[in-house]
Amino acid sequence: MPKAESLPNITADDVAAQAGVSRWTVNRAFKKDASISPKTREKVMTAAQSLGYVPDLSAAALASTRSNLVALLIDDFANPHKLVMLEKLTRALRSRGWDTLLVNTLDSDDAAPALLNASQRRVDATILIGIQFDDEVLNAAHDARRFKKLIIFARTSENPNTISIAVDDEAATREIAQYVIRKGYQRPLYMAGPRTVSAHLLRKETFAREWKDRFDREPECIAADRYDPDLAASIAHDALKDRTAAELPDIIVCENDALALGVIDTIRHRLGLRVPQDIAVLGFDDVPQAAGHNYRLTTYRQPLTEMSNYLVDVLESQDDTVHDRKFLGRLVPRDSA
Amino acid sequence: MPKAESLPNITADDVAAQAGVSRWTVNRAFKKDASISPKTREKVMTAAQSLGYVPDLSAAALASTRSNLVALLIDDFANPHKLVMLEKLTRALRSRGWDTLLVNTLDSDDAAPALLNASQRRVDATILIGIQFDDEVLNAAHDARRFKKLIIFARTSENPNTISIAVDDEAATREIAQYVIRKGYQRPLYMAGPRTVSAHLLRKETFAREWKDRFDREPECIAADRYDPDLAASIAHDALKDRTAAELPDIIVCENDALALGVIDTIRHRLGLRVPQDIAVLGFDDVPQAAGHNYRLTTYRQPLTEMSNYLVDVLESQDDTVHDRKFLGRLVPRDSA
DNA sequence: AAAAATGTTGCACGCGCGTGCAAACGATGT
DNA sequence: ACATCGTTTGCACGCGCGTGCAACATTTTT
Repeated sequence: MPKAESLPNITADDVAAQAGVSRWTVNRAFKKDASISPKTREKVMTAAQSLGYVPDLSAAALASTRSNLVALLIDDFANPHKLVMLEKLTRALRSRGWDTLLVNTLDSDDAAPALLNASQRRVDATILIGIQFDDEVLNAAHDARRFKKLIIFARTSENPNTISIAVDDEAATREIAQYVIRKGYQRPLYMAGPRTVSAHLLRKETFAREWKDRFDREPECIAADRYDPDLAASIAHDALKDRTAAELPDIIVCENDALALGVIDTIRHRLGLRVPQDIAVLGFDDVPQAAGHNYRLTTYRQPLTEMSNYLVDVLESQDDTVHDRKFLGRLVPRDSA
Repeated sequence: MPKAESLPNITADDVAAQAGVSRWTVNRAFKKDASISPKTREKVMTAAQSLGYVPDLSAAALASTRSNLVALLIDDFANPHKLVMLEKLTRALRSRGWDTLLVNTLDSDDAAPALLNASQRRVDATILIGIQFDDEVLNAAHDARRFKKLIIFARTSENPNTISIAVDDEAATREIAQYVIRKGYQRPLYMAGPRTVSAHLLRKETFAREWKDRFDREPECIAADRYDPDLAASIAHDALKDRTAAELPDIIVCENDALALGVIDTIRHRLGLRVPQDIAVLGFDDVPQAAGHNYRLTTYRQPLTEMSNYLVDVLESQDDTVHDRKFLGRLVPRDSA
């Protein structure tokens, strides 16, 4: 039976009275690099402890220009990789003193309202890890000036108003293409994801270019407009069900693991074929299931921990230099290709 | 190149000046059931729009006793069901005007600090969807009085200081047990999850009781201390690898899908057996992958949308009556059992 | 021992909005 | 036209803490 009774909050004033110092000294005691003598700090901390006082970050945010709060906007919950990203991001953020406001972008028209919603809480930065943020929305957000930093995480963006922290898609895809070529695959099928953000065709285009450079022909391509295993399964099925063995690809290169997992399921359970003997599959992200005994998916691992830590570095930096950065991951060969 | 320049914020005062009314009228215009005439409201809204004004929720939280913010504490990111829960919860919350502070409980000792962290943002409620919250932590949090409402979501809790919104574990497990019995399985193996919270042995105990009532013997049990498919896979493998066919269970009933998926992988790929012909598997939660062609997992679906909406009802209710509520889900029979 | 340098503490003001009440307004009835 | 009632608007005060500077205490230097 939780009570809603509003007993008076304990404020810094209460602690100040008990410790025999001024309120400002109390707040100093809680500030990392404040100028305060060790003994008064300890005196204050003891008093605070006995009263159960903790600084009110909400009031702190109002009084200063910093809130130590970031908004995290996300929309595609079907992609299991998102859970990993949420874990890595919130871990890096919280362990360095940042709180996270999670905003679910409810549908395709909700991007702008979601962005606005975040701004109403005085966030210091807005992190986008969804797919529905196009240039129009981004620019509008930037023009409104309500956003100190707009960070696109794990996705390349060429929008000059944003900071993009992602793997180097070109380098990664080149590595993947080289791997496919080296392993002697002849008839690749590339499965792309949603193309909401222009720059995200990068992977598909890079793969196509590499392939063409080598064999002087375009690889076949199909696309799913969501990173959803079930959707990928259906699309792959539609594309392949009526083909003869000779018409089938020998490898399906997927823009990410969410697609690859669905594709593997379709190959095995709807087409009745084997992976990788009949059709090999290659992914991107290295989701937890990729390593499991069922999929053993060959994929490309992003350095998410490193990327998350860099993101916090960006948050804590003051200067206005562009903070875009591309990371290198690594190909993880398993059994699927 | 996002600028950090702090141009003056647009406040209600600015809008008031432009609309020719007082600041208070401006804020009234943005409040749902405020006493304000339609025409002044429109006048204010027009002015607000032209200036790009939106109320500052951070200041509103400070001034009033409500923040329209809830903290969501989570720790077990290995369980894919958590992503579904995050989606349903944030959707219900945001579509009804609530913001979500996502707090990653970093490790087992971090539960109390995480709770404290949330309280510093003046949240109106704290929702627990992790596993590391034992009675000690819960009671300490409640005693500190910093939490208006402590809600345990999708997990039964008998702690009187919390509000538990969950499926009726007993009814659900009874239904599962009856299904297993009806289908003629003889040698079930029950795989339990972590037992951090006392009440969560409910499923295992209920299953054991039902089985004993029918056959007068205890079913065999094993346990994983995290809801992690990989861990479940290892534990199942260790438990079964040296058995003869006659010693193997004919069905493995798992406390949830996270375990069930790992168990299926082990049965197929490490033991070389078939599901369900050699060993059947039953889960709980109905994660997205359970429906896919690979697993076709028979499982029990929780009414998460309904539960999420009820949670918001609880947030919006004023009275102090206990709001615990148990929901009924339904068994979804597929091919795995 | 005095002066200068350094370290430490106190304070006025404001961040943007909510609360509760009082004043002003408009409509209704006699 | 006047009193009455309900509706709409305005306002003083406070929520808890940061900022920047001034005052004070302590240490170091000469």
